[in-house]
Amino acid sequence: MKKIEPRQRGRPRSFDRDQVLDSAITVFWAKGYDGASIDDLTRAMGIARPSLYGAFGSKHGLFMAAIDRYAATHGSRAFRAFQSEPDTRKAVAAFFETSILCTTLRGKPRGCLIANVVTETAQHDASVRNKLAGMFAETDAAIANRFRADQAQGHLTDDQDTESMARMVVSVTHSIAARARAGASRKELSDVADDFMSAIFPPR
Amino acid sequence: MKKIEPRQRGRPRSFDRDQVLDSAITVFWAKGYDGASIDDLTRAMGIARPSLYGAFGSKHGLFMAAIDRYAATHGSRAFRAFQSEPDTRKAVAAFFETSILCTTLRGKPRGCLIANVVTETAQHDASVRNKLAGMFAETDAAIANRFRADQAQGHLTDDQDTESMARMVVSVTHSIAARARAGASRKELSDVADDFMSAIFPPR
DNA sequence: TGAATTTCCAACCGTTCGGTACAATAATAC
DNA sequence: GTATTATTGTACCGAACGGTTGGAAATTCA
Repeated sequence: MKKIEPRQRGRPRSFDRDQVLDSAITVFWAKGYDGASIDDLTRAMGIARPSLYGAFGSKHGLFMAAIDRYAATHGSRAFRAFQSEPDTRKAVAAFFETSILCTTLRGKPRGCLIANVVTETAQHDASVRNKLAGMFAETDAAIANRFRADQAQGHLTDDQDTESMARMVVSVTHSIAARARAGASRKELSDVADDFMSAIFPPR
Repeated sequence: MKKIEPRQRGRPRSFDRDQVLDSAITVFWAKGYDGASIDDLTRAMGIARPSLYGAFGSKHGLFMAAIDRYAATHGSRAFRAFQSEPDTRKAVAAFFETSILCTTLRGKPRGCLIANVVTETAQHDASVRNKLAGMFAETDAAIANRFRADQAQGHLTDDQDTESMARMVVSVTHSIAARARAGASRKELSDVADDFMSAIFPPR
């Protein structure tokens, strides 16, 4: 059953979906879901209201699409840095460093869209709550898996609790996101990360 | 210059300020600032709109009053538990335990009003931002002071970095608040707290 | 070239928002 | 009792909200 892809008919879209989505992300990130009005969004995205509704269906649909794109770009950067570093300790350090970078990008809102905005809308929106739970569980499990594999290869000692370590690593990013939003500097965030690097990987 | 307190004239207020404030706190806590409409608030508080505006001036004024009362009641419980426990390690454990309790109260919204709601409104409201910064700085300093005093009395060794410890303790509560809001159980939060108790106070 | 299809733009829809005007009510001051 | 002061409930205000309509514009298919 080959799905035939007919050539697109009608007037072509004058904007790039991912590009306007990036603009929408910034608005939601800065103002929250309720705080971002359709006018705010269309102004930032550079498109008119019916184009927004044509492409995303509703404000809620746009928000869900923005979450997905945020997770696929900014949100996963720290985790990708973590995965691509072979040494366990350095991987965690890279995870923290990248989290700090992503929550303090110049020209972008402070903190993390997921931690700061999505968790609020999740309170009274089941579809957002489900998506959020899925993302959290994925990250937790992936980090714990990495630690387990490191332990199997002898890079972590058997007495180290990999699940506990994974929980702590994720927890540190919660504080980084919270502090970043409250206005902490990169230096302050690095201090926090260093504190926990020493605590989680105590010098022998 | 004794301030003369004239007896109250005119029709007396039919509601207790702190009592209706507690109801307002719950609404803001659950729905956020933007998400809480005046109708939501007056319905929960059991008063009419003009009474709200008479007593608090505006939605913003009500929110500021709610923050103050939250900080004076729920928000400071964990810190009070921390201060009233003489043993350093037990004080931190009590701090975490009480944080977990306060962010998972039955019949109340999950998480912490300050961490979850105030930090968002602080983004685009200078008066809230200032209040928030003051509260954060107070807590950080008070915890670090306590550790310094403990160290001076020999309850902490000189090689322990009291500032770093204070930062970590506060950071853990950030994660507790974030996880609680995302729906974590008390057991899960206790696990996180235990992880960090072991990491911050390593068994000798 | 003309029919079909899709997007784009201006204007508009009903609803809900935060906030108020006004008159009735309930207390104190004289 | 009468004047004064403050709170109460109803009803309303303009503005902003999320979302839609209808026709002009731009493209493909025939």
